[in-house]
Parts: sequence; C-alpha cells; structure tokens
Amino acid sequence: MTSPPQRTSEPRWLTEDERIAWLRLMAVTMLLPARLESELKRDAGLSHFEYYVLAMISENDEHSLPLSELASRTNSSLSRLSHVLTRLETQGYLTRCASQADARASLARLTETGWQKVVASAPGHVDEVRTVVFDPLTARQVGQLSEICGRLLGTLDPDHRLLDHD
Amino acid sequence: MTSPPQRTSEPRWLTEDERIAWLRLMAVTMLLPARLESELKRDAGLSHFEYYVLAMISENDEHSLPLSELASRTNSSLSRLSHVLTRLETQGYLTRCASQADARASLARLTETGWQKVVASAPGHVDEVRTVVFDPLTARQVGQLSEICGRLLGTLDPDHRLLDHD
DNA sequence: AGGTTTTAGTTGTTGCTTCAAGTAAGTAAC
DNA sequence: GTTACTTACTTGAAGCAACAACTAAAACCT
Repeated sequence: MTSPPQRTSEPRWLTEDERIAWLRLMAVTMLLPARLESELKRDAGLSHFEYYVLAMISENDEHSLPLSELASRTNSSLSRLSHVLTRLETQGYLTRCASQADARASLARLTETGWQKVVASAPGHVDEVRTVVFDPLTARQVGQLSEICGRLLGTLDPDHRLLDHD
Repeated sequence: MTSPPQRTSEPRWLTEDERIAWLRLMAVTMLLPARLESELKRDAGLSHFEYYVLAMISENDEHSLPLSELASRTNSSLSRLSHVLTRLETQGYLTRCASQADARASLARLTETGWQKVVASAPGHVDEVRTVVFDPLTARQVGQLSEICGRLLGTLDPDHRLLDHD
C-alpha cells in the first residue's frame, strides 16, 4: 500500500499525511470494537452487539421495538438479528410479541430481567467509552471528531439508517 | 444509554455533544469495515483481513515476514493468522518457510502470484478509501483526524503494536 | 377483485473466528 | 546441565455471522 506499482492509468495514491491518518484510523477501527467487546464480555457476559440490541430497545417506549427498526439501528441483517434475539430470548432478557399495527411485524420487548441487565451494565460500559475515547481528547477535539464522522457518514450512510435525527 | 438509571455511585454520564459524537463514531466503526470488506470481496475476492495480511507482507523486504510480527501488525491472534495463512497458502498466494535466525519462527513469504494479487487489488482499494474517507474531508480535517486517532491509540495501543514508527 | 411486488421475519448451511490444548524451540535459574 | 518458563506456532471443536431459500402478510396495480 505504500509503494505505487506501475500501472496503465496511475491511481491517485495517498500522500504521506493521508497514509499515516489512514493507518491510524484503521488501527482505531480494529482496536476500539475489540476493546468494547472484551469489557462487556467480562463485566456483563454480553457481546457488544447483544448489548447494543438491548440498549436500543431500552431507549424506546414500552421497552419494545419492531425488528426491522432494530435491524436498521444496529446495522444488522434481519437474519443476524433474528438469531441473536433467539439467544437473548432463551436467556430471558426479552420476548417477541406481535404488533397490533402490522400483522407481519414482531416487536422485541425487554423483560424486567432484560431491563435490569441494561441498568446494571450501562454505567460500566459508559465508563469504558470515557476512558478510551473522551478522556484522551480535548473538548475541541470531540467537536472535530463529531464533525468528521458526520462527514464520513454522508457517504457511508446517506439514508441515515443508523442515526435518525442527530 | 441516554437515560441515567438510579445507582449508588452516579457514573459520569455523557453530555449531549459527547453522546452524538459517540453515536457517530460507533456508526463509522460499524460501516467503514463493512464497506471495505464488500469492495475487496467484489473486486479481488479477498476478505479485508486477507488483503491486509498480503499488503503487510508485501511492504517488507523479500516480501516475507515472521508470523508473530504479522500477527501484531494485523492485530490478530496467532491462531487466527495461522488459519488464514493456510487458506492463502492453498490459494497459492504465499508459502511458509523456516527462519534461519530462530528455529521456532516461520516466515510467510509472498509467491509471485501473491505479489501480483496485491499489485492488482491495491489501486481499487485505495480508490475506495479515498472515496469514503478522504474526499469528504478537508485537508485540515484529515490532520485533525490523524491527531485524534493518535490520541486514542495512546490508550488503545500503548505499546504501539500496530503502528511502529508513525 | 385478482395478481404481482414489496415488506417482515425465520431457518438451515457454510465458513470464519475464538478458545482451549497441544508441540517444539529458545531462555533463565540454580 | 537439568528444571522451569516463555515464545512461536498448530490444530480441532464450538460459536457466531453471512448467505440463500423459504413463509406470510401487506401494498400496489389495473
């Protein structure tokens, strides 16, 4: 990736500054998820995806959410979500129930156990996020990071499937 | 993650700005790898990890690298690396050979086919990186991103296992 | 009203990752 | 100069994710 191979139409190669920025960004995208993963596994016995699913449901009215909506917010396929919900259901954290509005749709609804799980694991998770992301940055940099990620999402998520109104 | 549950010792919750920054960063870390993954799968028939492995080897002298070193640079376990190398070896992209310096160590060495594979797939990959990361940002923002990621890596990778000298 | 398309979700298979257990070579301790 | 420990890597089993194929309900079309 550093030494340009000969080629018919020269690609626009990366400048040295861009290359360093890129390697660092890659490193962050490799290490950050792994870090959150292991913290949650250790402290809550959940994968990050499972936690995220529970957290997303918990933020909604009645602690319930249609599966399609949940799939969008967690950036997962319905297939993957369905498998994960089956596991979480087996563990007693949620139940599936039918939607009155649409007979095709199902709602994932947190049980009391599931809600307590979120309540118990969220503070530790937030603390980890602080340690890894916000503590090392100045307030100014947090703003820059937010703006930069916003820009990237313009390309990565043009329809705002993940972030609805931020 | 948004509504603070009651608790004996209140955790330092996220401010609204931090919360938005966090959700955006999460979205990027979910979408960016998926995007690179599908581009490489489509254009080169490689997973991003496989590509990265080949690319890292290709940047070294003799197109070869000890497995431990390779595991560090790709942030993988030796186990994962070993499985992947077996696949790449089967596909003819590399071979394993013994190290003279250390009888315990093995080197992964690109074959001519493997090198040609890197040469053929790198430009398309770089182009995708440009499209998704650098084109949407100003030069100033690229600098900010680099600095910010550098800070985060101070916590995520204190021993500089991934990035040696940048 | 009847047929097609789209939306919503499930399930089985296949493949990659993780984990645990193993071998073998080098290093340190006494 | 053995014993103990660490480093380097492999392998098999288990679990999770991606993909494809399926059912069923709603929307759309004319």
